[in-house]
This record gives sequence, structure tokens and C-alpha cells, in this order.
Amino acid sequence: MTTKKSLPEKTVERLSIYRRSLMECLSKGKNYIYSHEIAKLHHITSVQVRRDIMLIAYTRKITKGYNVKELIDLIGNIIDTESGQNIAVLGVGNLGRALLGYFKGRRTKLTIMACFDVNPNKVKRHFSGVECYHMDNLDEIIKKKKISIGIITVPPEKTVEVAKNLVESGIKGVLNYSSTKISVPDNVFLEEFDMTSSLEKVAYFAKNIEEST
Amino acid sequence: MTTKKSLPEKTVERLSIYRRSLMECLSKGKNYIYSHEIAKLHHITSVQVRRDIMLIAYTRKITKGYNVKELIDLIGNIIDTESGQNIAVLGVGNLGRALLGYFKGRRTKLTIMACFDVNPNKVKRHFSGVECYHMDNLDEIIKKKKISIGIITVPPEKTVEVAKNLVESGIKGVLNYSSTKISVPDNVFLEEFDMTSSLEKVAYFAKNIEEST
DNA sequence: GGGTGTGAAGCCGTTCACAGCA
DNA sequence: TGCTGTGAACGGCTTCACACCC
Repeated sequence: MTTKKSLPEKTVERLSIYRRSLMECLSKGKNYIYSHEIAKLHHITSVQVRRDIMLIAYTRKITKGYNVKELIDLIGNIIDTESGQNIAVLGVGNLGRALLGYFKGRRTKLTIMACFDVNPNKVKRHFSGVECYHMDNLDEIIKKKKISIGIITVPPEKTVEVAKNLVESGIKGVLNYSSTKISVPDNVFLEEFDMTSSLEKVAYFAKNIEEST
Repeated sequence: MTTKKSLPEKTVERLSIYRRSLMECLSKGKNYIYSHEIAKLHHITSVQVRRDIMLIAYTRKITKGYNVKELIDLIGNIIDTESGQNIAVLGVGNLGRALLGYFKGRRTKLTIMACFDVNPNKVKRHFSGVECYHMDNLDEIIKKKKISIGIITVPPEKTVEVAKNLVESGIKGVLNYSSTKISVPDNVFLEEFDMTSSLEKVAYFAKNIEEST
């Protein structure tokens, strides 16, 4: 359908970040912005910014700087869906609650519609305004609330099962924060983030910087 | 000094992950392992695994499969330091507590020695066994406890200041989970992770998978 | 001059294809 | 035959260098 073939992953990430700071600019009354200004905000190069914008900007009217409002809309057209997408958080531990708090009251097209846990003390309570359901009702709620994205924050030993259930319920994207890796079919997008290995990576390079001086 | 020039970032991340599952193997009494077995555990290719190991394995005695114990030690030699490294968590919100819980009782060479907050109700309390100090004492504690790595989980508006203080206290590595980007001198290793943009990325690709069917 | 858009080059990381060993 | 180690090809992303416009 759409001619726009899928953007590079990195570009999508950056566009999302640009948009946030562009919205801040707008709220400060700044209506035009240069690529090098955006670049400075995010500590990248202006070429990088222009490349990214190039990939989404069909219109080519060359003026000085970008119209902030227009750019925000342009990014929205690409990364949002018309109707928005619904999200579930799996596991209401500290990390799950952090995420719930994080997204509370954001004005994007992404809405956290439900969270799940196995702890009866958490079920039926609300966390950052989001109701908690029992894992047993996963399939039902996902379908009822038309949830298409799941964020996994359950303990390692539960991860594989939860992932399996998500996929079976027809989820389209999974963000896995558990240290246990999962696999999903090709028609589900998977992003995994391992907090331990990130930290060990930082430790490794911090050490090496020290050594090389 | 060391001839081993800095490893690729991705390799370091994976080695850290390999080690975790290797230790699990060992505890199950599995003493030898093939590259394709490691690969399967992490859903990557066996070539990738062998490449990674190639970069750290000076010795070349070709047998069938790797000695698990040896491999663990080998990875440790590369990514750990002799004496270990000390870590501080900045901000004891949900995310900070998640991280503190996460690393509690891990047997790596990385130890969380302190956490910091501005909330007087948190200061002096212990979280997952780690004492919480007031942000005002950052410099003092960092030096006293020889902390070389900081994990930032404070709210966006505090991020820049906290980062500045960390750098001034002589920190060597920073892992920034705040949505506000920071900049650090060249002699400090910086890794940033933005939860919002990860989620928006997943949403974008989840959407696109759907469309392209 | 100070901006933007972009072909071409470069870099980094992954995969292919295959040699060599048990 | 089945594994490991590795040169070479490949692909994705970033940077260079420069044309073009106000």
C-alpha cells in the first residue's frame, strides 16, 4: 500500500526523540529550528538530523530552518497510527510500575490500557491509573481492549510463558525487559533490552578508558 | 599496555549475556558446550558466537565444543576488573528500586555501593540492602566508596545537574535511563537508554508488520 | 555566508563460504 | 562427518564533501 518502505530502526528511535524536544520547543514559543539546533539538543551531528528528516519529508520547500509544528506533524504521520495503539504491561514489579508512571498522561497515540500480575494483592488495584488484571485473563483482556503491544517485565522464569501467551493472543509487538531472551514469529516485532548486560558494557568501557590514559 | 584493543560494543554485550547462561549450564552440570548451543539459547547464529569468542580467545586448542568453565573465566578476564567496580544508583524511584533489586546478590564483580535521592524519607533507608544517601553528599560518598559508575534514574529536570556532579566527582562510566540526554567528557563512557523511544519504535514496526500483510 | 539535500565513501557488525582439525 | 576459526562479501548506518538556494 504505502510506498514508504520501513524506515531504519535508528531513524525511528531518533524521530521519536526529536519529536519530544520539538514539542518542548513549541511550548516555549520557538516556531522554527535549524538542523544543527536539533543536533545539539541530542548530541549528534546536523547531517544525521537532516538525513533522518530527509527520509520522511516528501515536500521540499527550501527555507531556513524547519517549521517546528510541521515537523512534529510529519513525524506523527510516520510513527503514529491514525487510531493509536494500545499497550499492556506484563508484570507489576518495580520496573513495571516505573513504566506505568513514565507513560502516565503522555499525549502520544500510545496508551497503556492494562497491566497484569499474578499477585492477588495487585490484581484489581490501579497503578498510575491503569487497572491490574490477573495473568490468567491475559487473552480475554488483550482481545477486549484491542491491545497490540506488550511490555514484559516479569521475572526471568516466567518470561517465556508470558511471551508465548502474548503471541497467542495476537500481539503485534513485544518489548522485553526481562533478562531471559524470547523468540517470536516473524510477524511480531521484538525488541529486547537487558539491563545487566548494558551495565556490564558500561563497566567494560569505563575500565578501558581508564586503562588507556 | 594491553594489546587487546577495545572490543566492539555489541560483542561486549553478548559476552556478558553468554556468561550468564554459561553459569547456568555449569550449575546444571554441563561442562562442554557447542557454539550452536550457545547460539540457540540466545537466538543468534553460531557464527556470531564463534566470532565473539574468537575476539577474546588467544588460545587455539581445537576440541569439540567449549569448556564451559574456561569460557566463563575467559569472559571474566576480559570484561571484569581484578578488583571489581563500584556503582551508584542516582534516584530511588520505581526504576531505581527496580535496578537495585535486579542486581541484588549477583555474583559479578560489579557492586552497587550506594543510592542517592533528595527525598528525606528515603535518605538513610536501605533499598535491597543498599543505603540511600542525600544527593548533597554525592561527591563525598562517591570518593569514599570508590564508585566509578553511575546509573541515572532521576526525573528529566534533574538529570543534567546530576550528570554534571557525577562527572565532577570523577565517575568513569554513566548509564543514563532518563529521557533527558546528557553530555560527558571524552574520558567518561556514556550509554543512554530512552524507554519512550524504544516503545515508539516497537509501535512503529508492529504497525508496519501489520500493514505489510 | 549560513543554511539544506544528497551522492559517495567509510565504518561497523553480521553472514557466507570454506579451510582445517578430530 | 561435524565441529571450529576466519578471509571475504554484504548490509545498515554515519560521515564526508559538495551542489544548491536564500
